Amino acid sequence: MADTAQGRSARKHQAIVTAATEVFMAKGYPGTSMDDIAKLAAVSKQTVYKHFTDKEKLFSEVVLSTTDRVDAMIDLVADIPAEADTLEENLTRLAHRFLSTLTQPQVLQLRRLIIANADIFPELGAAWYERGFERVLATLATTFQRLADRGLLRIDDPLLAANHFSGLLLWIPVNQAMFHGAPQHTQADLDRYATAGVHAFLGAYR
Amino acid sequence: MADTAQGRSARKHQAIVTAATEVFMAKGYPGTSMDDIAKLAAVSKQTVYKHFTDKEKLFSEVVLSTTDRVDAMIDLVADIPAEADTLEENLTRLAHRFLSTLTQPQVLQLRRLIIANADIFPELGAAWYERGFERVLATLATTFQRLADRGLLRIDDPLLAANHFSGLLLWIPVNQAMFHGAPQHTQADLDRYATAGVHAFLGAYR
DNA sequence: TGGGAACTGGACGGTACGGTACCCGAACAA
DNA sequence: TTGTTCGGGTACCGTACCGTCCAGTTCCCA
Repeated sequence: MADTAQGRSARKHQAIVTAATEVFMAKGYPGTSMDDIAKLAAVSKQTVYKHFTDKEKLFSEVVLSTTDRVDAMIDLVADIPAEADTLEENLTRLAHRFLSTLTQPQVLQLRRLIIANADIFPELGAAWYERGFERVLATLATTFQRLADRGLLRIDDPLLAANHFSGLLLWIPVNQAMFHGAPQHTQADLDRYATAGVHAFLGAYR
Repeated sequence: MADTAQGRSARKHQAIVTAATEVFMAKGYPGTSMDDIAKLAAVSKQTVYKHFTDKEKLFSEVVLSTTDRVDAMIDLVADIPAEADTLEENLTRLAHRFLSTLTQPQVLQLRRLIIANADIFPELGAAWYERGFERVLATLATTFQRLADRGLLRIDDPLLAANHFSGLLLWIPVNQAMFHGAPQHTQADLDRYATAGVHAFLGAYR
């Protein structure tokens, strides 16, 4: 395990972040007590406060520590084979992965957690949005621009097109999950959203 | 005033709901104390508990009392002049009103309030979504179906098309507002989203 | 192996909140 | 005037939680 390669302090630090992530996700910011976190991390509360000055700081750390996972997402949208024949097929494949990644319960739960506390931590929500979703959108925009340069798409504003793409795909399932507290869609639903969304997108931008 | 026409009890009831709405919107469910509400309503806490058994019940009442305001929204999307020449113009006009209504700070704040507590009150979030947005979408779907019957649009699944329409328009500003805790867009932004969204929609469905 | 930093467990102060009990004063009847 | 009822406000109770303190222990590393 990587644990053994670190010092004790680093290990505790990681245990706290992991435990805090789990509890915050499950019970929300106000519903989570520092005692809960300490207990789950198998650590004394004192230690928690040694690593993080207070609850707010710990929450920020937890939220921002999730933004590095978007790199995989960025790789996903960084390129699309530029073949006219299979454009719809390639886009649909991309849409499937896009959807299945962003509709994972964990992702949606994190999203709800941040939105729920955006009034108390507005800069945190903004930071997460920038470092997370906006980076993906920007990458997707350059990919679309490249396709437009090769004459496969007709695009004025690539970033707007990227937003339209994601909106067509995600609006329905994300909305439902936000209001119901948990994902409501089946795999078949996602398939439908993917194909229909890509179809609409190509109608608009090809 | 209508107040005087009601009994004192009904007046107090209304005062409590009004005050509770304001405080819940501003400070969220956990951040709001029953004392806050009683104070703002100029009523004793005892009276609050006489009208509502507990805090949860009061919250439900407050949230569900907002769903009747969607009737105006439904009227808005219930019909579109079916003239081929001005279809884009008519849709754009609809889109403008659609956007300016649903991006009002109050509406977005309410949305955030419900999402934030959807894990504690899942049935409440679901109920609000059904009685609110889904009714609007259903109406919009029948409107689209009518346009399709007259050959102005080419639509397989009207409800999906209505979702695409709203997704194209709302995805960007709603997302931003959710994560920033307050609306971020200017009127010019909304105009852009409206025209671009309608343009994309017509590209996909005409 | 020894010294020192990091950790433990518990207790505690201060505070805020949900919900309840009790008291007070007004209105009304006799 | 006296008695009674009823609604509203204040004080209160129990609880939960954040953050701190302290005395004793464990673990890392030189």
